[in-house]
Amino acid sequence: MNGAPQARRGGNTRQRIQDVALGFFLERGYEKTSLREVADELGISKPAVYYHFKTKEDILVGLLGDVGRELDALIAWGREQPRTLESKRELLARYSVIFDNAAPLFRIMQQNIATLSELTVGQEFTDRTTALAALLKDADAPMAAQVRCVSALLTLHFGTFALEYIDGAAEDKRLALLDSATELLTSAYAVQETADGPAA
Amino acid sequence: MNGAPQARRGGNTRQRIQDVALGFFLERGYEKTSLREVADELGISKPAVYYHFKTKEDILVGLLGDVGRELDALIAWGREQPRTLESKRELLARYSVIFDNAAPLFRIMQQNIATLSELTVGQEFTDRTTALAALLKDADAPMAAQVRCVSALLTLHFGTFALEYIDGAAEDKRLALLDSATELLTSAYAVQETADGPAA
Amino acid sequence: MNGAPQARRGGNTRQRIQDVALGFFLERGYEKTSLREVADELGISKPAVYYHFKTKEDILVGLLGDVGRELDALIAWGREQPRTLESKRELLARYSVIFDNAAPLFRIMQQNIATLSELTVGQEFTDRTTALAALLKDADAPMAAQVRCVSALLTLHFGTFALEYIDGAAEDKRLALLDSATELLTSAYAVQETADGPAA
Amino acid sequence: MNGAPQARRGGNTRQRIQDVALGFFLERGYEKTSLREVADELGISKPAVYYHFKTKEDILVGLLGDVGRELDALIAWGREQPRTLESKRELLARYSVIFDNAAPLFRIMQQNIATLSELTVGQEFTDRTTALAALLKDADAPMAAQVRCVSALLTLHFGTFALEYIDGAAEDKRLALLDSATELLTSAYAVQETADGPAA
DNA sequence: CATGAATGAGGATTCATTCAT
DNA sequence: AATGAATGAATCCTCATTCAT
Repeated sequence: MNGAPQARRGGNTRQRIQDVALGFFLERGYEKTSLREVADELGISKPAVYYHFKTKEDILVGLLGDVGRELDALIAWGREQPRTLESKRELLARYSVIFDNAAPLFRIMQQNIATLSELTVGQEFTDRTTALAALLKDADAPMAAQVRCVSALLTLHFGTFALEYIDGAAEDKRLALLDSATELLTSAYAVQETADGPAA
Repeated sequence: MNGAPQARRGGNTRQRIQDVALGFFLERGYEKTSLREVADELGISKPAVYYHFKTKEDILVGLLGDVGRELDALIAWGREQPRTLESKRELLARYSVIFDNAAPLFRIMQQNIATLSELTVGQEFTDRTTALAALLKDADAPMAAQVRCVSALLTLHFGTFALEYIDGAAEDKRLALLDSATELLTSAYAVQETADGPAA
Repeated sequence: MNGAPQARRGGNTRQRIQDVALGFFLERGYEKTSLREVADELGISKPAVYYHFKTKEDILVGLLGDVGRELDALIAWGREQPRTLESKRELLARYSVIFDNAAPLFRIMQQNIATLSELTVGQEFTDRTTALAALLKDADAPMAAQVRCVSALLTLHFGTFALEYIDGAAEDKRLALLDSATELLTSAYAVQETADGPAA
Repeated sequence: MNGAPQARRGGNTRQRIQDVALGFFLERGYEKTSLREVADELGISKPAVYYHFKTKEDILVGLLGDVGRELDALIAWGREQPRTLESKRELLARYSVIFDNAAPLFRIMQQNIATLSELTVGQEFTDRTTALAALLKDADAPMAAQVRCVSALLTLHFGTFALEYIDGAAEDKRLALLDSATELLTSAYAVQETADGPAA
């Protein structure tokens, strides 16, 4: 508890494990990453990993903890807003920022859905996405509108991974993507009005 | 000797293996599906599976073969078309049909990217997607336009999986999704003209 | 039973199986040669192989049959001869011819001793070698003499395989090898006389 | 707590695995020895074996390591000597000692050539034997001489295994064998001189 | 003379995890 | 804070062999 780092390595092993695991999960997937590889990469023993994380899933949980909390906060915020186009736009914008900051983590989730869906942590994220979608679409709006709303979310989500293959500054690309997502969202409202009849 | 259940030597084992495997791959992922489970489910022995498929990957290859060929044909068709908005719309429409018909297979691919990317068959599909994206976006168009084109493809792609959570007739939902994708594509051209200067 | 070969392939499949098996046994060993490989190489099915040979071992037995009988004949001949240096020389000479003609088969045996020793056919050849050694050495001769006699046999045996690495005409090499073997044998007698005391 | 049999955590498991493996390799060959058998014999689990040896081949490599190094040293020594009959005799003598001390290992190699030739460790030993043969024979000597030199080596090599079937003290037999090998080597020189013409 | 389909037994290897130290 | 040693369960895959056709 005192100032000086008496542990030789400064006690940052936990962090280093997460870093290495993140890299491997991205490279070869959660399932195909073995804790032996992680330990070897760090030059430590397998039980040393278990000292810091109770299970393999725990490492993933640790990695995803922060984003999870951010998303929860976003959802909480969204639920307090009026269901207007304006606030939905803001929701997309905020999501875009969160997503962009944690892109590698979202990529891990996207690429390991099959596995994650069997883990508690995976189910939680599925729930969060469902909640976000629910905030964007009105369950009683015409189908065409709902589809557009959901598409807006998906565009933001999966588009981020596709941006790598397009030239341009990172932030510019993010904004362009947000733009097209917002456009989809907005068009949902146009569709809706049309369907509701010529809103005098 | 009665109607149905004996089967056994009906020569359809290969097909039955593929069917069961498809179900398991969807349920728990490629990696986590063991050939023992597949064999048990069918009431046959493990080597019987190996008699029909040289490797586990081979089962997947068998499942994906048809769609792969359809996509190849689509790409070939696309390469012969003029690079107009019209033909791009048609490309999206055709892709929508293919995708919809083979949705479970695309879902398997999406949910096992990490694993598939290490398999030949996975790489091939990655290449196909890249090729399709290339047909939709113009490499020298403004970034905003490119992002929209790619988003259109992604909307179609991932949107299909999200449609399950929306009420409505399957075909209606597919068309609605195609609609929003087409809209994104069209808006890419609007953006482009604006950027190109006030097209007198 | 009639003259004309009504079977399309002339009914020589049995021979072709043996030929291919011989090649594989030499290349990768008996154990590591699978009947599937043999069948594939010939473009026939595995059961087709089983039609011609009851078991895998049977193929080997078939291959070794002729040599086995030749060796048996040689041993029988040897047992009828007087135990003189002269007849032992002749024994070596005859063995040299047999060995040379069937070198690949002996090589297979040598390279798969561990496996063959568990097979009946292997045990038989071990017995034959023991019998030959017994014909060459006198159990009550001084040890130095016995060692030389056995060495003579071994020289012939294993030397054949080593000759590949020496330049020269095959027959010349065989004779040179036989020569050194005979020399060893002869020296056994010299040793023996010395040991027996100054044969007045 | 008593004298011997508990052992267990004595840290000698690695050695015990090697010992048991050596026995099995001798008895039934490398290929036909399964790691399950080894584990069972020791009363440990299969993964316990893998904890100590990365692969099955690794066990063999471990067993052969020391002899390999001894042979390398012998070859290095041989290369520094003048190419005289005297030093060749010494080479044979030294080889005889090495071989005798590690006879079981050489036997394993001889009986599993087909398998070993596909393993790195096997190729290394083949190379060593070739190197030794090269030190004994002069590439430009008459063929008869070369054959004799190689035969000398082979006598030593394979003779050792045959000695079991002859009565006598182990060391006496080794010397007798070395004797006949040396004799062959010496006669190579006699042959050579004869061939070279009546050395006035 | 040959095949398609199938099987029981068993191979090497890897993994997440644990325990005593 | 970490290690050496070990395990149970499971993996993919191969083989010799058989049987009905």
